[in-house]
Amino acid sequence: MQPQEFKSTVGPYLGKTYKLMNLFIAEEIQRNNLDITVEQWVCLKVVSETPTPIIQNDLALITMRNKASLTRLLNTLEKKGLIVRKMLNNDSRRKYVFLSDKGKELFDETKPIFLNAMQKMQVGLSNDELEQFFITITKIQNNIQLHSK
Amino acid sequence: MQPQEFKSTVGPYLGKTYKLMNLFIAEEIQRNNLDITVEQWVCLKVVSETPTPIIQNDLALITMRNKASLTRLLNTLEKKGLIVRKMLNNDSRRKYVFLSDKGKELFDETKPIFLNAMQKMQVGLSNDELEQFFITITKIQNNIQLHSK
DNA sequence: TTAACAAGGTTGCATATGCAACCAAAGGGT
DNA sequence: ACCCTTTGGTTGCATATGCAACCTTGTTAA
Repeated sequence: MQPQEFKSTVGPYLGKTYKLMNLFIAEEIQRNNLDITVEQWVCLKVVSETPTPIIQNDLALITMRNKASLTRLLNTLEKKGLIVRKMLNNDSRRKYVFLSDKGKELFDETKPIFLNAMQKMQVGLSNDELEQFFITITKIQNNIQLHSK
Repeated sequence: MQPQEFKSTVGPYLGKTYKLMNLFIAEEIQRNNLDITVEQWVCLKVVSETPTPIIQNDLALITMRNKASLTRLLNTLEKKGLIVRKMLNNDSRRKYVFLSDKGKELFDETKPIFLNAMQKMQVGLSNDELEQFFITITKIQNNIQLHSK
């Protein structure tokens, strides 16, 4: 049975919350005088936390953007001197992404700021409530992936 | 107390779900051969559902984008012939936004598609679960707005 | 009345994004 | 060895977005 109105669906809630979150984090970044965007930071994070060297294609998959978009995001990160692209082994198609020293430094410096922003977003939510939220939102993700592609 | 890892925070869940949703809806739109984007459609929706004529500034607030971005979004909607900008009364600063006949038609035609997409996203969620989800996500929104600005 | 301020909208600049087309390199089968 | 397919990355084109600066038009205070 189809919902009758959008107000009672998850879409608008997700859209509004996502936008609020992104603006909020951008504010926190600016408040700390940091020269980075949320999207750039998430890429640094994934590269930083992946134990083995990662190629652009996989980074695009993990960060949920297409490879064209990732190419350009990495271009700006490279221009800023935060990452380096390297070829390894014999496969000259694959470009592996590494944090530069400057990139590592920036990531370590900014991580507490992002964690703090997350903490502020979930003030007053009990562990149970948070757990239930994760369960429900995971169901939504699975539903989308089931109906997608 | 600050969370130790991002995996246990709402941010990544919200980010991933939002991206999945947007891609999914874009797919549904394309599957139906419609020439519109999610963002454009949401604007049509708000204009359509607001009982009194609405000006750009208010539309920007409601749709959660800044007025510069809205200006350009409306430009493309106007180019497509889906909306019209009009001045009313005596205040020549305010531009009121209306759906054209073509806009109304497109909106009526596409509404079921969007509702259907929403329905697919929340398959298997009971009313109680949905209600709890809305409660929690509203708390998160309030937290952000409290710490924001 | 006039000068300062506020409100509404647009534009320049920068980033982010998807799709489709493309190129280069590697793999696989004959 | 050679063709065909797959994989990985880049580029052109279009949309979307935020910020800051700007212009125009009302509004308000002195």
